[in-house]
Amino acid sequence: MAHPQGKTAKPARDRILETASRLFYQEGLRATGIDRIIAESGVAKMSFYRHFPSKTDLIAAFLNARHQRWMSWFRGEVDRRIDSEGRLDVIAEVLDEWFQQPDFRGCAFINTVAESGSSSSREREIAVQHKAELANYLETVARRLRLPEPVTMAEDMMVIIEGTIVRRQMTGDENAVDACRRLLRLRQFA
Amino acid sequence: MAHPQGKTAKPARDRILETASRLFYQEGLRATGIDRIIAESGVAKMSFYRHFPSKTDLIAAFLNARHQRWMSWFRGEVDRRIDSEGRLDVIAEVLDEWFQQPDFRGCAFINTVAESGSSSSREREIAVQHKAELANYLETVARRLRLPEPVTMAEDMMVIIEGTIVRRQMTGDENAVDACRRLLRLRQFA
DNA sequence: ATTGACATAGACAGACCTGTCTGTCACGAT
DNA sequence: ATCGTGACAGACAGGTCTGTCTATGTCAAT
Repeated sequence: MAHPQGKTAKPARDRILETASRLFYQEGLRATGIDRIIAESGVAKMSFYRHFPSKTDLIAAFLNARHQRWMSWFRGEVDRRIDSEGRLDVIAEVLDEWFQQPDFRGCAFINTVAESGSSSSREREIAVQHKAELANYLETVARRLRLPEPVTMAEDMMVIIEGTIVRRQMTGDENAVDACRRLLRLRQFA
Repeated sequence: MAHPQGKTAKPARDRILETASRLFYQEGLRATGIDRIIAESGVAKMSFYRHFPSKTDLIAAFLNARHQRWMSWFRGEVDRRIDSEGRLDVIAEVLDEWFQQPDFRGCAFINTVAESGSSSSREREIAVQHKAELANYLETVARRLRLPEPVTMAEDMMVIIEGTIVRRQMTGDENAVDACRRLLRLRQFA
């Protein structure tokens, strides 16, 4: 049987992207070789290169997909709580939910930039764009709550959020999110 | 002439470590090959492997050296200003000095953890240890200023500092340090 | 039934990676 | 003067990386 997946299996492209997403996030971009992605997604090499002309293209697809997924999840969770509570520190609870996932290994976009060298690259630009969109969303949240200087507020929130993510990734500390909650509360009601 | 460096040149080990420090920080650990370090430090391959039995050992030596250098620089700068000013936000000025360096590419230890996979590694442990020492120092600063709950204060400062570093690395924004200053001031005098 | 689109399996090239090995040279101490 | 030490230069092995190529198999539409 040349098709061990059968005719009802997921399309090859989806299997590749799922495997790549898992490995890229878990092990890093450079540490993950094409061969392993091909082997674990059960696909032929030529099928891979038909869907993704190069590893760079696969990385870009991974980052774009993750951006979409993560942003809509985050917005959904925050939107759901922010209006009833009216407090910015619900963001700490949302982050905590994320941190609880057993495969949590920090922010894929921070990790991407950390892994990229000093020269500019496509990955880097996608990561920077992701952070810009996040900051932009936080600004709309600040506006919705009628907070003064929403742009400045969003910038401060970005520092708090990214700091919390990195801190949690490095220390694995269960209550890294407490500092986040304190700071957000302080910033809103100072 | 087999010794183009002459008899007064720096020892081979120092040249290796200097070159490695530059390349590891600038390009990343995985992206930097042994061959390039050997070529750019003008050393023979066997000389390299005499001083550093493996690439892992060189990475550990780089991280340890950087930890020493950075920590003593940071402590010196902060200590010099904190007592006369009595305000935590002098840390923002110290960070800003660091950010001004043209080769700034974030925190080497954050980058190391971001590059390391999910499995534990020697590099990872050194990086975590570095952050623990930094948090510990910040706690002593808080105590010196007679601030309440110095441990909690240090934890909050870590979130602010790491967030600022990452933010500056990703956006290159000149006034990333403004948010840092605001948050530190707020946290101290809230 | 034949063709075309798409999948698999796997060999292969060429680059790069870490680490080992041989051989040569300079220099200081005995 | 010889010998040990450390540095140099560079070949080499064995593995991994990305990307190309050939050969084969399956299935749907014509």
